Amino acid sequence: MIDKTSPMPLYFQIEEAIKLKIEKGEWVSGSMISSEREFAEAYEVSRMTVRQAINNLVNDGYLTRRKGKGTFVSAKKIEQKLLGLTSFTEDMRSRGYRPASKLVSFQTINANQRLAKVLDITENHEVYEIKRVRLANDIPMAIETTFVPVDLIQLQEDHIKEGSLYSQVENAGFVIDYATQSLEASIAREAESEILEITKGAPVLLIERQTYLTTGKPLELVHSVYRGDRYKFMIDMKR
Amino acid sequence: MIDKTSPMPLYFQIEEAIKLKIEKGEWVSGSMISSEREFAEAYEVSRMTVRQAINNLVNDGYLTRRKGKGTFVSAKKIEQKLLGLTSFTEDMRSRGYRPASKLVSFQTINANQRLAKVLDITENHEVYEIKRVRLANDIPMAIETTFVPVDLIQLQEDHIKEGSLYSQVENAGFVIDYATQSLEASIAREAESEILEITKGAPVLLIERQTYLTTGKPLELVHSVYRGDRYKFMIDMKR
DNA sequence: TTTTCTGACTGGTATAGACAACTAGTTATA
DNA sequence: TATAACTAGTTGTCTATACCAGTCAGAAAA
Repeated sequence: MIDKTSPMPLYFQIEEAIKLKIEKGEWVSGSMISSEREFAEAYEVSRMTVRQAINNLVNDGYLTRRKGKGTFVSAKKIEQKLLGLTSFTEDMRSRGYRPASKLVSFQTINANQRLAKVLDITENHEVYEIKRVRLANDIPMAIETTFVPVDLIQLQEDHIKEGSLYSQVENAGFVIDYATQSLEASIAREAESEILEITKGAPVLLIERQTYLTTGKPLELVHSVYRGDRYKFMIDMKR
Repeated sequence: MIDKTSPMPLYFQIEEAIKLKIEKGEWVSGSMISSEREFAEAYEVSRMTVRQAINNLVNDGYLTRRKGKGTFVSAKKIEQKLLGLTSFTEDMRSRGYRPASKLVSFQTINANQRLAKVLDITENHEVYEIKRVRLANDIPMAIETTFVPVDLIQLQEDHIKEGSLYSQVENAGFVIDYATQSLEASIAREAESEILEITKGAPVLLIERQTYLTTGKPLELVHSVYRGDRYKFMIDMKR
């Protein structure tokens, strides 16, 4: 499986071998892979060489290390990006804006009919409602509301910051399986128009995402309203 | 500068020390930093420990390695993201779409008045005009037109692919200094509406970016037209 | 003068080993 | 029974060394 006479670096060959097993589904999300010493022995290379291969896969998001426990197959890359602030933050940054997020409210509410159906819970079941405003250069760009069933994971207000929902999900031993997303144009309602500082009825982009765990249970419903109105501003990105 | 008794890992301390010098501007973009062996001697650590620090900074985009030459301070992160397909590709991927790009045309044209002014060249001076369609799940999402002065850098049609403009700029020894960007809502003209498969007069988002080199010379003008019309589709991201 | 070679530099790959820090289960102890 | 100590396993950090593979300038040869 590993060709020591090949011009390809050993760590690269090991990397490809591991990646293949993940992509073919032989090693599923959340499962532990062999320890570094086991790989080293199996491939007859040093542990540092195995570490280099694993490091690259960790950087690429294929694997996750846990000190004292082992190395685990990550949830699929795209699913990681879907969670937390990552997508908005990276999106805005890549466009040259300074992204920020402001927590508007954090509370538990009783699920209405639609929420109950989407999250696969009974009506009036408690869910967290996390409402954030996303800013780009201090200008409100979007309202994002996340709904998570209360009995699925314990959340606290001061833990709701960048990336922490996903890490809390991971620490609780849950693994994201897949997500569905919808996107459409709409018009701003009054409450939204106030927060986004646009007139009522102005065009907005509406994005909704549902995320599911490997257990089949829905994890969250994320509802985002992006302002789609006319605006123009110049930014200087001199260092 | 490096505290061997600190509980902080040595490679992390070295990492922070290098990062600080870059951020304070002591080491400017494009300049070479000390060699790995020099660092090892200066900090009295092994070369592998220095490599670990540098590796992390390379992964974070602070440094660039060139075999046989040395390690160099990268252009500022945000400026890297501005170039090539990166921003569109990452943006779309983070939203769960499959991004793609199609080269529509590649030619040299004579600069009109506005182009000449923006690119700081004389009127009728030759510029490359690179026109691409950006697709998400095979649906046209945007038209991107890039203008680069011909005498600044030599481009060939088959080299125009992901990220290659930036790497060609870097290889030619140029360093991006800063960029300005404007964003506004507009309506589709006929030619655009055909490519984007929308009706003429439909709302579009217009983004324009100007990128400048450390020499003060403008590198490029990028003109993007994003479709802003009503659309909705569902995507499944099961692995 | 031009070409070729050589040597000294750079980062890239790989080894073998050591000890630290953490996790989880088992065993000994109060 | 409850707690503490031990133990075997994991990844994390670090060393010292070796050789490979590009790059480039200057010396040697043509």
